[in-house]
Amino acid sequence: MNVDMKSEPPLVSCCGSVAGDALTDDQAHDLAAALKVLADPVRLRLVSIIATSPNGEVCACDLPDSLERSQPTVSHHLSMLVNAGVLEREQRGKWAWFRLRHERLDELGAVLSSPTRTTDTSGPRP
Amino acid sequence: MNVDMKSEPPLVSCCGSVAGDALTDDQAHDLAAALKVLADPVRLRLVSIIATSPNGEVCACDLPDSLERSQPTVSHHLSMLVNAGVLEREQRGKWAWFRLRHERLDELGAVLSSPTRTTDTSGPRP
DNA sequence: ATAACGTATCGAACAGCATCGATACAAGGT
DNA sequence: ACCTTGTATCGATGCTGTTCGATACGTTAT
Repeated sequence: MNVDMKSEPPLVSCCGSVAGDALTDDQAHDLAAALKVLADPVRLRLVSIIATSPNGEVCACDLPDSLERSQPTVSHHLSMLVNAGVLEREQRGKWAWFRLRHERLDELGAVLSSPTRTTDTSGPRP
Repeated sequence: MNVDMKSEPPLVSCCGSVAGDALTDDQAHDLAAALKVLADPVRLRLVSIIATSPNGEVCACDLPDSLERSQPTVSHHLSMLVNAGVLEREQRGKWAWFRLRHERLDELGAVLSSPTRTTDTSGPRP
């Protein structure tokens, strides 16, 4: 089994981010799994292509060419992103269209940015 | 060769984020490499431990216990994070202390959150 | 100098993952 | 019904990365 990850798991219980109280093993695993999906050149380009698309959506049929990857490979990456909650899939007749799920991307981005404001308020001291 | 990545590469040329004009192959590779460093349970817990530490810093000597990993493994993860620009290393006598580099974490988090505000202004249509 | 301790590097073992060809499934058109 | 075209699954392969024991390097104390 490969691409499962039953839809998006609650990153860090609810809204813990990397700060709060130090991640548990499970929390760290879930978060890492979510980030791992985005930490791939092809998948990043995929997200980028959709983000910069005029309609905010793309047909899967155009992607093998755009990404210079085989159709099975593109299909694999797409389902990884869908399972991670980053992409939304809609079947229109014969074609599959994909859109970004901005909430999810924001959620993931926030988890990285938040630990910034944890301690550190002025400076260590002179 | 393993942990090199000459310090932090300019994520996406300068400040492109995932939006802007669709990532090039090279940009996607750099970004993916940076995210891959954070997309690991042990390294996320590491960052989290430092983030929630009272002084905002930790001694490497405590980490093998906290993370339940061998000393070589912890050392490996630490240098990955340092090379990625996420951690700052300071040698104090016999011990090595580590701190977060918040700018870098923000930078990485922002790259994920930005594509959110790209197209999509109202809605596709009813 | 020598011993003791913290940290980094080396080498090897093992698991995970991206990738593709072949093939199965699905939807429309003829 | 059949063919055509778009998409998903399967199986195999090669690469990457995590992990640890052993060992080398550095710093401090005796």
